[in-house]
Amino acid sequence: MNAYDKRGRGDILETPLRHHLGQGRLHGALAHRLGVDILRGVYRQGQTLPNEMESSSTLEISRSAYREAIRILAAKGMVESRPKTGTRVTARTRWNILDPEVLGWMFETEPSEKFILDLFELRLITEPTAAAFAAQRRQPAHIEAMDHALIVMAQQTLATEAGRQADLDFHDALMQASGNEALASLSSSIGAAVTWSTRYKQRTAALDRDPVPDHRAVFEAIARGDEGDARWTMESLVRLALRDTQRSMEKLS
Amino acid sequence: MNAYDKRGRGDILETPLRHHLGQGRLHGALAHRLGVDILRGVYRQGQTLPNEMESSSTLEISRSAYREAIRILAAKGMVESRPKTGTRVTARTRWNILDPEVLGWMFETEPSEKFILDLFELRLITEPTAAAFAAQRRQPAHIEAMDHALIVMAQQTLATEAGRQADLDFHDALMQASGNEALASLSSSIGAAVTWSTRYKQRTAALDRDPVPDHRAVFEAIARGDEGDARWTMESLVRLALRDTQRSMEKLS
DNA sequence: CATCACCAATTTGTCAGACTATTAGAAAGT
DNA sequence: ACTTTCTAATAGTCTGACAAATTGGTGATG
Repeated sequence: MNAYDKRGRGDILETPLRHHLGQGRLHGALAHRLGVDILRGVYRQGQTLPNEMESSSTLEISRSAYREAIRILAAKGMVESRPKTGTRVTARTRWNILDPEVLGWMFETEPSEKFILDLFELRLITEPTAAAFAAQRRQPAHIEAMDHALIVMAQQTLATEAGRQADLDFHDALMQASGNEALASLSSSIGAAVTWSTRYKQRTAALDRDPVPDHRAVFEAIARGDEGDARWTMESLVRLALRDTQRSMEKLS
Repeated sequence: MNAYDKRGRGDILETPLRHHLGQGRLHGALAHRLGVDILRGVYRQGQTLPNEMESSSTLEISRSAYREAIRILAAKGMVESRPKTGTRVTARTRWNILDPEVLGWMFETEPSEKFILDLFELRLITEPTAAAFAAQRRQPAHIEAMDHALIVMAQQTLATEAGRQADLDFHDALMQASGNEALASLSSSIGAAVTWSTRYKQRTAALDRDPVPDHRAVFEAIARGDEGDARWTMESLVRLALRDTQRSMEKLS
């Protein structure tokens, strides 16, 4: 019997997986779920997952879908498959935690404060220099993108989805403007930290500093090509964000 | 007929893919090949690949193997599949070029000088600070790993595979010692830049500076917990490596 | 004429079941 | 004690079928 038949005829009994992550592709949903479980420590380093036959029958999905999910995880360095041995979780140091999707999974459940601070340190290291590079190498399209993002930020504030997206867009445009492809690809990782910190701040609702002036200062330094000022204003922007986030974390704990 | 039968009975006719990348898993080999082709620009941004039926029959592999290869590429942000539309190459800015595997594919064919310089800029931004952090946070295991790597480097020199590996091990141990998980996961990217620069230097054979003293200086600063000195020695190490690499590139062009 | 609802075709997504390749671990031989 | 050979378990591959999703057109309808 083909399992599609069941659904095609309007079945009521949906498996947990299909129900919980009904939207999207099945292999993607499964990769998501397994990824989160690994990050949470449900499956530990070196541990081997149930074999394909067992897993697919337990989850009530086909072996192919299961295998495609495993390929995704393997591509992100989280698992490793070998005949006879099975599929095992690799050492944590080999996981591509800066992969945008992995970061998303990480934030699915509340990440450790340590990790959030790690991400802020990364911002503190990379973003000021990226801003300095941007001041030297920015192009009209970048300027325009940043300018537009700032306008949206001012109109929408961080309370709306569009406003938060504009914040991300600003940082993304800045990283692109740095003219360094390797640096720019860290943009999504930076973005994760930004998203998380704003979420924290919103929850405590204590410190609602208007973010626009800080951002505008960075923007203007870059626009006029002032390398030193771009670095400095960006550094202080990140430091302020870090301090606010730390305070919010203290309040919540 | 089952294609495995052909091979099982000792066939002589191997398909190009199987022949060229005979070792390893088929899906991995195909992902490798497609990945390299995308990075080289054989398939451009926005371009759609031939559909699954056509591709798998052209390459003489099963649809499943082909699909698993595509899942790998998709996991690295390089392609995107949708029903009816097909599988298309995503915008370059969305590729995870810092993914170790992708970096490997990048170096499969000679990468652009621009990209190598980008990687060095990334090193210059991250490694000195990582060294400074390591000076504060290093643990006995890290010290030992770095010490051991240095000993091997001194014995083997960069002419041997073991020596080059020790160089990578040193930088990896250092990044781990930084105590920042996000930073540490950049280790493999850094490693790629290191590998590439030594390859350049070896080809020109012009400047064979002994790398051990530089590395030892960094090591000792970290071992005694001297944050400022760790940062400084590491910065000058990277600057020297960059200068040598640039000179080598000039000679070759 | 414009707009909206519906239909058809294309492509990926999923399924099922069979067979092969690989390899870790056990067993046998030296 | 060491090496070789076997065995069994597991991922890897293949095939062919059908389902779902999406695009783009086509026709009904205002």
